[in-house]
Amino acid sequence: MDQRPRLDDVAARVGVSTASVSLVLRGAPGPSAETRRRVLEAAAELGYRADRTASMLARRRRHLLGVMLDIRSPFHAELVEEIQAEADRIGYEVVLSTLTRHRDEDRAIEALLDFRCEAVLLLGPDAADQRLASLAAQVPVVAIGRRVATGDVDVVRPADHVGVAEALAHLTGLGHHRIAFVDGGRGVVAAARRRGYRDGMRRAGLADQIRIIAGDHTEEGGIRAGRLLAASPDRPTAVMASNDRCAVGVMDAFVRAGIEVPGQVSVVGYDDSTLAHLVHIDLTTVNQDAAAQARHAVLAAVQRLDEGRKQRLEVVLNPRLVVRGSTGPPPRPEDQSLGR
Amino acid sequence: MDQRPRLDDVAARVGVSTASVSLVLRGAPGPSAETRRRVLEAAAELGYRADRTASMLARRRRHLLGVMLDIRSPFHAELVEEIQAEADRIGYEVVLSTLTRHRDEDRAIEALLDFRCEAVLLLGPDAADQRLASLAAQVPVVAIGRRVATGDVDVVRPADHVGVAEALAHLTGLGHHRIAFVDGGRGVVAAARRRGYRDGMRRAGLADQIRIIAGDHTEEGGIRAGRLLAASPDRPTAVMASNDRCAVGVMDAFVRAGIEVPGQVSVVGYDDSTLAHLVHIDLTTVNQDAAAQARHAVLAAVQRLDEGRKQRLEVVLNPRLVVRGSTGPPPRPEDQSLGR
DNA sequence: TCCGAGGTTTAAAGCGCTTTAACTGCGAGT
DNA sequence: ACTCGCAGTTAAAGCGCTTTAAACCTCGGA
Repeated sequence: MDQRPRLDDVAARVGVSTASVSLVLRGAPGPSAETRRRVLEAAAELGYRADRTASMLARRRRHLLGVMLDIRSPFHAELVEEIQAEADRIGYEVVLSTLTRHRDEDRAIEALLDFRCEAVLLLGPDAADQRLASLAAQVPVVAIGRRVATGDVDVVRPADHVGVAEALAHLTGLGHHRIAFVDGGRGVVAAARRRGYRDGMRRAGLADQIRIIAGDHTEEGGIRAGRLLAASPDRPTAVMASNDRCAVGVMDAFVRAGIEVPGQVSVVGYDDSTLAHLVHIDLTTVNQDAAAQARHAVLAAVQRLDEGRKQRLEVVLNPRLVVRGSTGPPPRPEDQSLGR
Repeated sequence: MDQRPRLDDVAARVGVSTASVSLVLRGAPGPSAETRRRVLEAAAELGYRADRTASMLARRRRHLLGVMLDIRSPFHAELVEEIQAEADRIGYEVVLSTLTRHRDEDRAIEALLDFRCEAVLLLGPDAADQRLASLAAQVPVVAIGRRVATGDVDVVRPADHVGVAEALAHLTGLGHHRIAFVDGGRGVVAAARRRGYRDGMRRAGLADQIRIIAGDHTEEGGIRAGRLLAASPDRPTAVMASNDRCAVGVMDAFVRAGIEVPGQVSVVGYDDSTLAHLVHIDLTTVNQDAAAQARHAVLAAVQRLDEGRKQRLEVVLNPRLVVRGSTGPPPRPEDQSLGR
């Protein structure tokens, strides 16, 4: 009674072998129409559902994709949602493994490996290229959101420099020159954006205005940076943050300090997370098209698994700037002192 | 080369049977110290890692907890983090199954069942009690965050009426009478809070002031409700929202309408999500102690699995009000018209 | 009537691990 | 000397499914 029906049970009820039942249930060719009908009927009556664990073991193929994510990230949430949808569509199962305070990337990835995923998708991994490369030697790896220089790691990432450049162009177009950047910390993704900022400023002829404030990808980090900037004597007229959460923190600090956004300072984020574009933040930010990234990533994995692709794949998607209410022209000089 | 080492490989290398290796690797009693050492050494050299799929199949026990969640919910993220930590601690593995736009509760739960989880933890499930009860007949079920009346379903939930009551007491203590409630939609959790509001108002002698505005658990829902309230001729002096995201939306709508929070309207949320207490929202809200809920839930599952508990368990945790900056005394009558 | 082709069905060998009962020495007890 | 007990070790039987090779069964053609 506490046992779920097994293949045997279905087979016995129909009076055929387990092999036939297995064939029918997976829609494999072989069994006759009549057999199919009866098996399907019996299976339905018994409420039979295959034991994935056993199937996975028996089948060489497991049709399992592992996804490493940070469950606290709204952007990852979006990606996962799309990955699930795409995987469902093509008949793959997804197993999620999240980072937590007590569970670092290595642990999270090991968990996926222990499940014998056929491929792993890593959302914004921070591991060294070297580490990813050696992982890729064991199992197909798709890194999402960052560049990976060495090894056989597939990559799906937005062109961070393009996103940052567009944002900068938007700001300079509005008349800003003193544009600071709030850093995203030591992560690889953060590094790409920082770099994009540096390059973009140089290209815009604003090399002497480059100013990078320490921060991280959380609201706290943004708040700290925002406080610093708010108190700074030569406050920038615009601030670009390494992601939305950070940008929200920056805005928070500004508003509390009595500095109006975008009246006195413009703020730009990165990610276009649901979080940011709803709250009264109304943040100008860079959209990365989670759905497209997810589709490409799943596709990359499946190409390796089902189509035997061997060469490395790198998909670079162009992000696009979404202009909202947190940016505007810089204040006229006399206005600017108001906030001090 | 592309094959991971198996138990056989380790056994062969040491010159013992696979049984011994298995025993050693799981720390089971039996093998001698000498054997242990050599096996461990060989396993390390080969980089051996057990195949969970195979172990799960072979072992009657799988030590697997399934968790159904909505990956978009920050509160669920917190719970999952704590559940992971707790499970790690006691040697259980966790498999996550998320709701998405194209994947409802039934699908998400089926996925967990297919993995043959030993027990499932459901975060804020919306399924009917009946449905949960029949699920519980197959596998131990712990519902987190809501009440379940029938069936053998364990429940870990905050005392919603207490949370709401405390919030109401806080508001009436400040002098509010016209306290509206923005509803959380059709979910079961939302229903509990709505009910808590009704009861609380009655008990406070404010039955005639009961006012429930349609909404849901997202910022959008809050914004819609907020707009309605902002435009209302008899605007309440305080608004309690069904969760933080909703509260944030309400505040957003107010602020955009030029109504100050808490100057003209006080707003209270529910969840104390990281989201809310960082952003310049600075929301007064009800904290549900995710860590405690997670611990109790895991414990409940483990008691069923390892200690043979049979009777139903219901843990009701007292939430506590966290007073922040979004609440204050109601405006004096002459001030109030200012915002109209 | 016999044979082979083709369409169905199935026996049986795994998949990689766990677990139990049985087995092996070996020193202690009688 | 002989049994007994015990620590250590292992053979072997699964776990529930997939898969392959072989068996089986018409049925038409020679």
